[in-house]
Amino acid sequence: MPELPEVETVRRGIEAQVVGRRITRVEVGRERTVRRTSRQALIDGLTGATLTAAHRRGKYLLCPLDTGDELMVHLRMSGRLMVADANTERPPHTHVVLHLEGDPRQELWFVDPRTFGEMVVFDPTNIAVEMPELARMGVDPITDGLTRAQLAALLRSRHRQLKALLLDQHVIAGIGNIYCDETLHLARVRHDRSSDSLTGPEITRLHAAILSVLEAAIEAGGSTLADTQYVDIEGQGGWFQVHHKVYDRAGQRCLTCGKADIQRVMVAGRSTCFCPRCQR
DNA sequence: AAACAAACCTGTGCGC
DNA sequence: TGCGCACAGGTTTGTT
Repeated sequence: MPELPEVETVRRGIEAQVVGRRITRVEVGRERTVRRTSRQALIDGLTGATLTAAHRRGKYLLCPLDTGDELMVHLRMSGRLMVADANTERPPHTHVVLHLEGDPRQELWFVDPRTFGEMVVFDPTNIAVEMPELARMGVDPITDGLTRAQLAALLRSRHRQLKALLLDQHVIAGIGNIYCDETLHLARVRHDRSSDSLTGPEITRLHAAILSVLEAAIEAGGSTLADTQYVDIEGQGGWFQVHHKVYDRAGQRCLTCGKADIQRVMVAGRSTCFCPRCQR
């Protein structure tokens, strides 16, 4: 579910509501959520600790602790982080609960029906061994800043379907299926173009589209789809979905040209929506 | 190197 | 109403 804008919205919520509050107790239900280490490792790593900051790289949430360790959270497809008053009824699939110091007493919940998400406390001085994928992560368009020249180099040094490249977290980190399709539409480029075939003007449009789609989606608090699965840390949905031009609009008239219908095909194993008239 | 399928899980929506 | 199947915001692994 969550892509860069949704994770960024969650990060801001963690920064505002959780950073600086000591964790007094930790509960871990499903061990699968902490599979990288163990239930006991997460409990030992977080009990008595305080998050000192909340960072994001791609879809990874990274929170340094006052112990010197670092907390990593990845929401994958269906993960959610929520802050709620203690003694509130927890939703189904609440796998981890962090009890936070303060008045009123509150809890941070990790809720994840499909259990693809994970939480882990790791030692940042040993990052290459404990979190190897972080070292291999591509440039984050927002956190790192992505220049047009950088993008041009990434595109031209490979011969890959554009959509597959944009979704590859080792190349560019943070774009998922929704924002990929929306970005390609705004840039007026087809998903099945080869990355090294883009002209200068097309690269310029793609670069601008990546940044403007992600920034607008962050501004809107992300996208909450019909299943209302994605919500921010206070349980509020985002509203960028009202600006979707192609995602989940197969068969409907294109909002940009008003003349063609949005088509849906499978690309790189993902459903892909595009306008055959606007995108070339 | 790149494309593709399958795997990891659970829930929902659709056609019959 | 009930059943079975396809599919879902992500990522890794293994195979062509």
